[in-house]
Amino acid sequence: MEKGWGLTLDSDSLGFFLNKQTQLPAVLDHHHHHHHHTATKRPIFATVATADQSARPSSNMFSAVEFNPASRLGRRPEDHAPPPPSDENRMSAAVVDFFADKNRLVNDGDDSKSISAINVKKENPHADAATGPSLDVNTGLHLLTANTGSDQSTVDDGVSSDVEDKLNKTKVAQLQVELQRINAENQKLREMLSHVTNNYNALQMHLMTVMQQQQQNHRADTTQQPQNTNDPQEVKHERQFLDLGPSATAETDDQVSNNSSSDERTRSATPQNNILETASKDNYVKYNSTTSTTSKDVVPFDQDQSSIGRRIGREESPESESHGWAPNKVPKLNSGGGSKPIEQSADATMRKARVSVRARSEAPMITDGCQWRKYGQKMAKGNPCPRAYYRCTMAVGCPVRKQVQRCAEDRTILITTYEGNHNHPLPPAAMAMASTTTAAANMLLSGSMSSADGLMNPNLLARAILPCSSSMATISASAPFPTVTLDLTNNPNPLQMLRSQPTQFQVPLGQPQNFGTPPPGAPQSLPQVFGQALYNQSKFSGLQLSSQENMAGSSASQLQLHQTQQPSLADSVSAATAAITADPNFTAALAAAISSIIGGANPNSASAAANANSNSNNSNKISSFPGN
DNA sequence: CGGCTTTGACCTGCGC
DNA sequence: GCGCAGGTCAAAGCCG
Repeated sequence: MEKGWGLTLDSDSLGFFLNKQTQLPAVLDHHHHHHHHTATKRPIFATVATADQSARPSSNMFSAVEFNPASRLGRRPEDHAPPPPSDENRMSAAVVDFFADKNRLVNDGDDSKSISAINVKKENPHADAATGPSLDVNTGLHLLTANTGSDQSTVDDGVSSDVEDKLNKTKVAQLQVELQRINAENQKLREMLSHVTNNYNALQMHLMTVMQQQQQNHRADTTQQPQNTNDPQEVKHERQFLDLGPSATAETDDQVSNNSSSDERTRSATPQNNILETASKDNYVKYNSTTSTTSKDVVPFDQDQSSIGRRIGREESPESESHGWAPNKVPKLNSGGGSKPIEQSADATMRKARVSVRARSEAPMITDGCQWRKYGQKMAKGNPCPRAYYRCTMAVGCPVRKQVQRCAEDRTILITTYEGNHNHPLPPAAMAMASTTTAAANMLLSGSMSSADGLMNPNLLARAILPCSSSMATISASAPFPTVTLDLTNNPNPLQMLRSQPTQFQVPLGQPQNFGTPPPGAPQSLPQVFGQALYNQSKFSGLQLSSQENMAGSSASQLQLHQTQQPSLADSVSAATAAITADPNFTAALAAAISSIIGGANPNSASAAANANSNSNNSNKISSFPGN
């Protein structure tokens, strides 16, 4: 059980570590991402770009696109027009060093290819050798010992181009072999790192769960009837806490089920739910015990989709039915037989935690890396803008749903509310957000507890990351709608604040206090990192994050450098956040990841809940798309 | 033709 | 019990 719990946590901690896993590959295997944030990745390949610059003008023999992973970046003139500060290059080297010097070797190898090709073409290797970049790169080209001689002979003997081609092909083949070997080794290192970090996160989550259980037990002890309290509100609250943990993330889910008495969990009451949970556990175990079979664009998260689909059917995903988006469907399922009134009512009122993301966007719907299918749209009371309902279609039976609605007060603000846990691999764009959303989920856990019992065990990640979410992170722990609202508008609407539920409280958005110890001279705090991510994202998604613009100068490579220096929890988050920085679909991915870890947010608390004036009927008329 | 959107109908919870 | 509001379903239509 413990093992299973840890495994599930592993999958959850994907949010952090899949970032690591995906980010570097995403850079090395540049062809996976169509939307690159060059500002983020540029430093990594600064040295490479320099070499390419010298090579490109004369070399068409070896396509940079084919061999140089950084070609997409290095090709940009603005990236290397002025020789970048040496610090940046050094930084990139350090970044590459994070996993292994092999990476640098790979990059150098790419450079070498171009350079050597140029040398052959120009038949003037000495001239190239005289150049700074060539010298720098060639120093690391001991891989090409066989080619060195061939180059020399080529120049000296004036061999025909055919011979040169053969020689170069040989070099290329050698480099490719070396590259493959290095990539494999790098992959192993990354997996190891991911595993270690996952375990760390699992322990942390486990600790949280234990503390929650202790808290609950303490509360139960205070009452005469621990299991059957007469206070419905109390029941509701406890269930909320219980489910918050599990539902916060897939791994937490299993974790609680494994560590705590599962009989207290309402959603495991029905056989179907049990089957589902079992399936979920199996899937998590499978993920941890097997290597990814998914494409490189998909985070390795092996889920037996087919089995799930067979069990739950298309529309009867356990998440949505038992504790998913639509609470009103719960009684439907449980309506069969003599159900337990208390648990049923608790299920009816207890709703999964949600995460809402408020962001300024002109787009009808922010891109979050997931595929959604619209299944409904309604006019919400108090908001002239219709609310659209989407369902994740990346996998059959994925219970994740989201609502998209524009803020009534500010139409430029798009409120995206997520709920449910993805049962399928998430694209890096979404997984990059998982780290932040993990923090949101943890924060929600802490917040919900703190709302009732005082701040207990404030989560480090949450406190570290949520403050980064620009302007505001609001938690509404009021039953039955535990909610985390991430306000990325950086312009908290006073009206919204006034509309906040009484039990809502603002999370202090200051500097993280318990978030590891940044290295001396750390250039960026996590809020800064997050701000950078927001800034970067704003460039792509049109989000208006004006206050984050001062973060434009921050460098993701710096963050990774920290990671290499201090592999701690803080570094993990830092790396994850750095990965977020590289994600052009930041905001949406954030929300998607949030949904993957905890249930989404309460859109009502974010926008329209407190609108007292009801100027809309309940008709299903669709006047306009919520994004318009 | 498959996937997606549209949209009226339907279901459920809740307040009065 | 009734009406309201939120959420979902599913047939029809659209689109690439």
